Amino acid sequence: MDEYDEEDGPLVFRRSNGTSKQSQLETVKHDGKPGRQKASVLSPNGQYTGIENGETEVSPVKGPMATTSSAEASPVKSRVESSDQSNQGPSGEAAREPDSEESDDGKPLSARIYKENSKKHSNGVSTSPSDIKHEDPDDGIPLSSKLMLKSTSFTDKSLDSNKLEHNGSVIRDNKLKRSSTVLGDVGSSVKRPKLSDTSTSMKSEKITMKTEPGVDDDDDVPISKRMKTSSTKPKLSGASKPIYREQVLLKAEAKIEEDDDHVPISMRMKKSAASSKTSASKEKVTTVTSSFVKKSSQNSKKLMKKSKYIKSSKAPPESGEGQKWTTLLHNGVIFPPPYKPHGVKILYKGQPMNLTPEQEEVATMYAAMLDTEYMNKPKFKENFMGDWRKILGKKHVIRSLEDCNFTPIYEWHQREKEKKKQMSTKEKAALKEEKMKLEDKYMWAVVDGQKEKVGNFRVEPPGLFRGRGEHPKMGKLKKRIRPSDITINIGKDATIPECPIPGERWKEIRHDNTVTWLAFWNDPINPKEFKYVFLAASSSLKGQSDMKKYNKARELKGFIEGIRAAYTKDFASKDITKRQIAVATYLIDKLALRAGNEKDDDEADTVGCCTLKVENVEPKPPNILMFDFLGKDSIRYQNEVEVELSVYKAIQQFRRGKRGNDDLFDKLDTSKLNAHLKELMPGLTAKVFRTYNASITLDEMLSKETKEGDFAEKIVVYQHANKEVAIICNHQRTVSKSHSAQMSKLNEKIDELKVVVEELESDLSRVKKGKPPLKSADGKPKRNLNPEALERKIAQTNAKIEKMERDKETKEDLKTVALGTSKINYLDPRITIAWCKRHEVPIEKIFNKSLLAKFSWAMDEDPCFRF
DNA sequence: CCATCGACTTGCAGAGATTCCT
DNA sequence: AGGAATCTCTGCAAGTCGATGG
Repeated sequence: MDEYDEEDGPLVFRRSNGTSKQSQLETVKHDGKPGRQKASVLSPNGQYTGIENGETEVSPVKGPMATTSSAEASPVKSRVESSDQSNQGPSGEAAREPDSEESDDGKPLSARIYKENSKKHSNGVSTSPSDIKHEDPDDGIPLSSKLMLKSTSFTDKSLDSNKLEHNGSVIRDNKLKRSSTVLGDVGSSVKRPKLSDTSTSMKSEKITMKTEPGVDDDDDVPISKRMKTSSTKPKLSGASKPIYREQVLLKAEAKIEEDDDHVPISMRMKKSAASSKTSASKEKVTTVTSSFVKKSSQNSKKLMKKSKYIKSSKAPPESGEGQKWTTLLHNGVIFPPPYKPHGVKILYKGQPMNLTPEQEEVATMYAAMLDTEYMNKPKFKENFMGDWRKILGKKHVIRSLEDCNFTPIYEWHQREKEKKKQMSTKEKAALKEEKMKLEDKYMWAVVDGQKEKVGNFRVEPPGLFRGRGEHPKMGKLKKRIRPSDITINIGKDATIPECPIPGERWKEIRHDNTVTWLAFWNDPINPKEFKYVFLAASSSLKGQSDMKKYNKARELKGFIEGIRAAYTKDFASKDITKRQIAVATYLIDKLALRAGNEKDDDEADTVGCCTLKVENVEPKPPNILMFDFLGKDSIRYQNEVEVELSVYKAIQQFRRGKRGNDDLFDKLDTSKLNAHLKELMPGLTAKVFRTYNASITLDEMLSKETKEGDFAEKIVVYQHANKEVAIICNHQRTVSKSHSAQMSKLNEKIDELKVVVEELESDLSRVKKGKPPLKSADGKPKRNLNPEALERKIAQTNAKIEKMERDKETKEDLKTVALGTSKINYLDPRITIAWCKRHEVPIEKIFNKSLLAKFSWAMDEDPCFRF
């Protein structure tokens, strides 16, 4: 099965790191990071426009509307550019560029996707509004994915959108026949034994909270039962890595299973079923990820036959309403070490200052942030100073931050960091080992007899609050959390964890089995809020609710047609509340906006759908809406969308007589909206649309675009679909500091290769004329190659150049797109798993170790699964 | 109905680990 | 071997949404 060798098939997709979130409102965040200076600029009409300043553009062609990713796809341009409104494609979305700068960089992701799609419809394929009505028979397909549907498939070899332009029309007719492949109830089966049913409760008696790392004992049995094997080929870490139990096990197993590593899942499944012997020996070497393949074999079979796993995502049968667990054991939380004073003094008006350890600790927090963007935020400094002065005391000489010089501490801190970096591998390993020992016992909980990983067992250390965007509380001191701040939740019969700090005690012990948290404390910044300790994502409890979420989203598929019909009807309702609900639902469906809860004044000023302000949505005739607002995490959402005329008119009317800062949907909030959605489908809320649209887009793109070919090509298809989803959801990342350097490096290399080609060509013509090749640059004579060899070399080099050009484009294209978030939170893993099985793509090419663990509940999904 | 509480999911950045390239 | 590029994992902030109680 060498074709799946790790070594080959370098993914075409290369991640570039981000540093510059050009689509964030630069005017808001003066964070001047190197990558960020491509500020969004307020254009004359008050629009923010992302303008890339000085970044080398990569597009070979720069038509006014050319994007980096599809610079050559031009036929569409004419349609798009003159009117500044590009048709979004079949579903009626329209993206237009606020400015016709040469790249997409300043554009919202969502605009980019539309644009790309519209490009795909080039060659005169109609994407006029008439052809993108909602009544479109595609109903049931999310608007956003209709785009995809109709957008063309791209050729296997490339992600380049500029290769897409030629086949736009065909796809239109290839309406999805989704239902045809949907399996009856595959979706609802969970294969992993869940919670406390007979087997596990039986087990639980044996389980104790062992703390010795890696000791293989009964602790592992439940796990190995449900996760028999690893199908993963984890990129195993070196010995220096913190090795906690699972990793140890993974390693061991990776060895054992090596042969499987490159075997397609589908094959492995057979294999595993056939070889229960081997897995018996593996029983002890369990891994987090193992449920994928072999679960169906041997003892898990036993377990499952007896309905060992839960069919629905409901709580275990014996549990009452809302019961989450029956027995729960854990060891509480671990605290950060106490502060160690360093004695380095800050200067106040040039004079060294003596500070108490407490004062010094806070000063050090600040000093460590001297090289961050927070230093440019007056609010940060003000808040910091306010809290620090409380610790300095009223009469302290230090009064003004301006007169403080933290450089000595800053430099000390840098030196410490450097020291750490310079440590030998051995020293580092030793340090890790030690930390491991200390933490091992906190790492695990036992829930209904199943050993599960705990997510965040470390109590947050004190520090300065780093709010995102323009958070009013940035810079405030986040005080140290003590045991007396912490409430523990644990099983009634469990031993109460010992308080790790001598002489102190927990605030409270609860035995609440209707919740999943193991501990919580009040957020020191906002005491009304809580910080919880939960189980890790790989836990059964989390897995169940994850599955529930995706099943809910799938359920929406059956309702979406009706829902769309309903809101379309209500666009013109006499009842203004109804109309607002309809339009809001439309936006949530079409643009995957978040619900938008109300926010307090002491939070950053961001919005979602229900909290959109008048100024966030500018109508532009004839039927374009220009969105521009800061969403979650103060990420800028900027998009121009062609909407149905009735929506356009409704928005205009909602805006009438209001000021810019007034609520666009004044009759609406999330609870009303969700209450309405629940009438349309049980359990439906706004966020379900995001999951639905993301997952169905992936499903459809995968099924449409996957071609025959090696798995590397298929992975490119996957990345492409993943990217579209990320764009729909507006998942962004900052551009890495080194991005432009990397790009120019790539360019240089390409240029070099081009020179090589030229040389080869001249040699070739000389050789053909019977002359010897010219001497090379260093003056040495070249080997006298025959014409065939030269031609081969030329072809090779050209291929290399092409590949690099593609890499470059992909890199540029993805520099602001974060693929991970959707993979973790929005894409039903069963889509991916089934697709991998169908196409013999090793799942570990798509899911890393933690995702494999997180999605263990989905691993033996039927290959026919469709979302 | 509304405000607040409470629990849980989603999201980005940065640190650390691993792989790639020379 | 060593540094850069890339990937993974952790940390913790910031959302969503149901429940509660007045």
